[in-house]
Amino acid sequence: MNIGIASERSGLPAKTIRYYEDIGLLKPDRGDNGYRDYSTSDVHRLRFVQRARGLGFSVAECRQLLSLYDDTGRESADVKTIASAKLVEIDRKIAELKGLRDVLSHLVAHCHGDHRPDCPIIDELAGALPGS
Amino acid sequence: MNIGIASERSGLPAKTIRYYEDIGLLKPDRGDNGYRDYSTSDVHRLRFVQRARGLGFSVAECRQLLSLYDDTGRESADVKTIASAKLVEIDRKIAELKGLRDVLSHLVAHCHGDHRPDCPIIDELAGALPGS
DNA sequence: ATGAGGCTTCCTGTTTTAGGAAGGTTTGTG
DNA sequence: CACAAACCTTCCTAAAACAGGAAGCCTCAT
Repeated sequence: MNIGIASERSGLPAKTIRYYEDIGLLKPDRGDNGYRDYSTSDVHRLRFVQRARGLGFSVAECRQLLSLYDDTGRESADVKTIASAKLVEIDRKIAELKGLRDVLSHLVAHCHGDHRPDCPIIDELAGALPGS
Repeated sequence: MNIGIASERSGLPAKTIRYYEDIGLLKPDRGDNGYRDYSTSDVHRLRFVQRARGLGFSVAECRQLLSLYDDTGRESADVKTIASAKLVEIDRKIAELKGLRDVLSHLVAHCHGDHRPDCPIIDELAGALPGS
C-alpha cells in the first residue's frame, strides 16, 4: 500500500514515516514506480511506534521496543533484560499518569478559588521524586 | 536557591531549566549577583513539567497544565474545559500504557521463539487504533 | 489527454534540548 | 589575603525529531 494509506492507518504523518525510514526504523519495499510499498506488518510497526512516542518514549527507545517486537528468537537473555527494564519504566509511567490525573481532578473538584501554595493535594503530589 | 539545587530537586538539567525560562514557563527571582533564585514553589512547577514531559506532553501542553496549576480563580469555565480535556487524554495514555505493558509481558512470557506474524497477542494489540 | 491529486527528493525551519567557550562569583583553605 | 575549585552568567553551535514547501514525476478519472 502507498504511504498515504499507511499514514491513515498508523496515525502518523507521511513526513514522519519517511523520517523513520531515513533513520532506519523500517524499510518498506519499493514499487517499480519508486513509490514506497507498505505491508500490514509495516503498519503495525508504525502504529506501535506512534503509541510509544506519544507516551514519552524516545525514538531510540522505540527502536529497542521494536527490536523486541521483531525478535524471532525471543528466548535470548538480552531481549528479556531489555523487556523487563521497559516493563519497570512503563509501570512507573502508569503510576505518574495516575498521579497527574489525581492532581487535575482534585484541582477541578476541590481547589477552585484557592491560591496556589494553600492546596495540600498539589504539595503532596509535587513531593514525589520522579524516577530516572 | 541556586539553579544547581533546583536542578537536583526537580530532576531537570540546569540547561533545560534555563531554556524553560527563555520560553516563559517560569520567571525566578534574580539575586544581586545576577544568579537565578528559585523558590520551592518554582521547584514544584519544574518537577511538574519534568513528569508531564516524560509522559509525552509537549511543552505547549505543559504550559496549559501549568496554567491550571497556577490559576488562582479555578472556577472559570475555561479552566474546567481544558482540565477535562487533559483528563481524557491522560486516561487514554494510561490505557495505551497498559496495552504496551501487555504486549511486552506477553512477548516475554508466551511468545519466545515464535516468528513475528504468528503471534496473535501482538496482532490483537496492534489492531487498536489510537485516539488523537 | 489533461488536470487533480498522490508520490518522489531536497532544502529549509522549528522545537526541545545538549555541549562548550569565555568570563564573573562564591567558597573553602593555607 | 590569595588562590583554586566549583558555581553561576550569556552566547553560539549542534543534534534530534520532526513540519513546510518547492520542483517534478506518476496515476487515474473524465
